Amino acid sequence: MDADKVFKALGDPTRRRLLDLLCEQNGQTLGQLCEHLDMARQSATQHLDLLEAANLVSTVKRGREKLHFINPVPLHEVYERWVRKFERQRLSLLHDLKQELEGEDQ
Amino acid sequence: MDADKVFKALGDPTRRRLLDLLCEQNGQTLGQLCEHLDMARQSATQHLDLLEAANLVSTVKRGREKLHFINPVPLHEVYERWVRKFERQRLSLLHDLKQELEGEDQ
DNA sequence: TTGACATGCAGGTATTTACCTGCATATTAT
DNA sequence: ATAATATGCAGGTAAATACCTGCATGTCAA
Repeated sequence: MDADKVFKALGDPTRRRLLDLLCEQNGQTLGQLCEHLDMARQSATQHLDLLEAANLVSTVKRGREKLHFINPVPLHEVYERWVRKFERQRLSLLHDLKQELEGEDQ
Repeated sequence: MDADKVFKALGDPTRRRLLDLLCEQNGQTLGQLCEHLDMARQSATQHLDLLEAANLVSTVKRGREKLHFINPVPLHEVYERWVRKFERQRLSLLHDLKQELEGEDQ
């Protein structure tokens, strides 16, 4: 997994919206997805290309249509390898800050 | 929580590195953090400002120093409100894709 | 007090990014 | 066959971004 591509892909609201749309209904065509976006089809394609490069979306051609499927695996890996590290230390990290705010010599 | 700010903040490798550094040792000064980065101090400050705007980092001034504390809460909220939605549907989403790849009429 | 140190502030620039338009190609339906 | 449809491809532009340099301010220590 290329963590940088995944995070960069998630860093744009349009791309998160696309993932949301695919979560509601998986396997949508480019045209279907565009109906919900206020931008040119070609712009949406560029966003979808980035999602595909990050392996967050996989596509299948069916005739003249292109179907888009969300792939939740990279999200899971991001969580497992990156977010959980902070989760584990959550309470202690907050404790550090609280101590500092209260003054360490109390 | 401003999800967009959080995702944008996480979308840069330098800022993820800063969070990593704070996870290793919380409460570091700007100078300490800069020792691990290959860029001007002022550039690091800009990254830290974005992390602070996203509420991923809180700061406390101590004399002429500025201490930085990681705040794991937004990460947790991002996970809870956003990533878990996909987690929950993980298996079924993969199933959709598998079906499509195998041909739906089989 | 004065010099060293830690950080803040104000631009400036080159790259990346998020859009767009115009046209080409491939598939389906009449 | 031909028209309509779905998507691909190739630039072009304006804004955002990630850097930088130079200088100012505030704090500590000798």
